[in-house]
Amino acid sequence: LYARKHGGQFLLRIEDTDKKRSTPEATAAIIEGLDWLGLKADGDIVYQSQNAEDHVKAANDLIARGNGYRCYLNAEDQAALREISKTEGRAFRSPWRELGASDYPDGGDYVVRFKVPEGATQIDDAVQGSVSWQNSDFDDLILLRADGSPTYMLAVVVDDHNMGISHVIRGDDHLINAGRQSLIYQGLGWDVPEFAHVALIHGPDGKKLSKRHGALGADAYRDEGYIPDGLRNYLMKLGWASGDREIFTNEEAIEAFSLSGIVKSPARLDFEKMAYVNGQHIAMSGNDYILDAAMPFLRAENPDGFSDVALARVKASMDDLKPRSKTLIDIAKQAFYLTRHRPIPITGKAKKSVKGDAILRLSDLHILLEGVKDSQWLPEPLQARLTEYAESQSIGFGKVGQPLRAALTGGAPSPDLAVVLYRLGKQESLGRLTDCLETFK
RNA sequence: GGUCCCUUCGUCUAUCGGUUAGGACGCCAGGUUUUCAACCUGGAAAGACGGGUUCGAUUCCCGUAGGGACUACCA
Repeated sequence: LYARKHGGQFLLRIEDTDKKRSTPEATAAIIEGLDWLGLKADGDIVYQSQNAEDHVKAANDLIARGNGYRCYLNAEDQAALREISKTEGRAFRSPWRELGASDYPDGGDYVVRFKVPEGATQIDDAVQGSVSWQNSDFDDLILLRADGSPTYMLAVVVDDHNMGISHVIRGDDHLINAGRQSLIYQGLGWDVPEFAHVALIHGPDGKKLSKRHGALGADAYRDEGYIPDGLRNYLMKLGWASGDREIFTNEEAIEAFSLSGIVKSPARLDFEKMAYVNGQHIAMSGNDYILDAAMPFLRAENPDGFSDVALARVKASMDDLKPRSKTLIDIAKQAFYLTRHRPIPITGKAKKSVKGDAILRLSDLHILLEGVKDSQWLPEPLQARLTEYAESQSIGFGKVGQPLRAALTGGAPSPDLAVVLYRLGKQESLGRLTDCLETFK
């Protein structure tokens, strides 16, 4: 949003400096997730591992400038020293930090470490404000591993610089890294970018987000029936506020967004509100788009499939369906009365309403409705007929509506009866009535 | 443990020293009513605690408590 608002670019870089952890599947999932969410990166995707040469060059530059050094410590010695520094409550320093190139042995494995300078480091974060640390609290972290490969801490700095990144907007978990990294920028003689560290999201119970809580890929939300606009809106609003406004289109979000509205503390996920926001977006979206997005859910709700005629009914009913649904799953459930095959089973509470006198009434209604001209098969005239009938029998509308609804929908959620009749069409409506009369007469 | 950060209704948040502390989700009640929703109206609901500073603190400062992030040859 920030990039869009300010005419900047949103670049995607896969930070795959750890060969063990970055798999093609994992990166594919990230790219697909962003894509589905509608977060399209500008330009080509950059793979950090392909810039290793630049990273090594930068590490050597750091050594040349006296801001880095080779460390020949083996694993055990290093672990022991780290242990000591930890118990003494200070940061890790290698004995090699004060030695020069002339002291380096001919062979042997070494890593390249950053030589943390004296003093203090301060960053001016767009969200967190001014944050500072004593440099003595920072480890002399590793820039190049023993195998010569760069670590994340070096690679981000070099890549961000080379890619011309002006604003680093990321999770709060990187706040301390902003301190470390600004030291590396300075050690390289580069300008430090703007930082903005956004608080992490917590689970509904306030604890760290876990898989069980919703730390899921975008595909999981897609499968729950969320649409990208809805999910984006909810996520944007989580930890960010712009007055009392809750629902934003993408354009409105870009217009309204600013880093200063971001809250510093972590926010909890609230699936109720997520669904509400999603429902608002479903109602705002185009019929064709929602129908298309809902297709997998319609199929899931109707394992036996549904006819083209039924699909046409759903398509025509989108305006009724959308405001009744918070998710695409709801769309499928609300459309169930339209898609199910005859004869429809009448179950649950609905079954009780098709007994005794109700059958006589349904029989009357069948005759009545059969006489309605096709040109009059519209919600208002149909409603008028039904009301008239109830009045002519001197009974409440409930006595008419309940059995009729049972016969037409089998008890599935459905809109006003006149609308149900209209959406189902004369032929299907009469057919369902006939089925019901034959079953319960 | 150490370093850094955070703390307003159940939840997300507004408030930038003086407000009946506002909005949204959820909840409750009422309306509508032919199912399920949706919708409309109304309602309950908050400044973690303790000290200061100030004529006046939710707001500024300190402490306590609670929460979070980090603490790798991970990113």
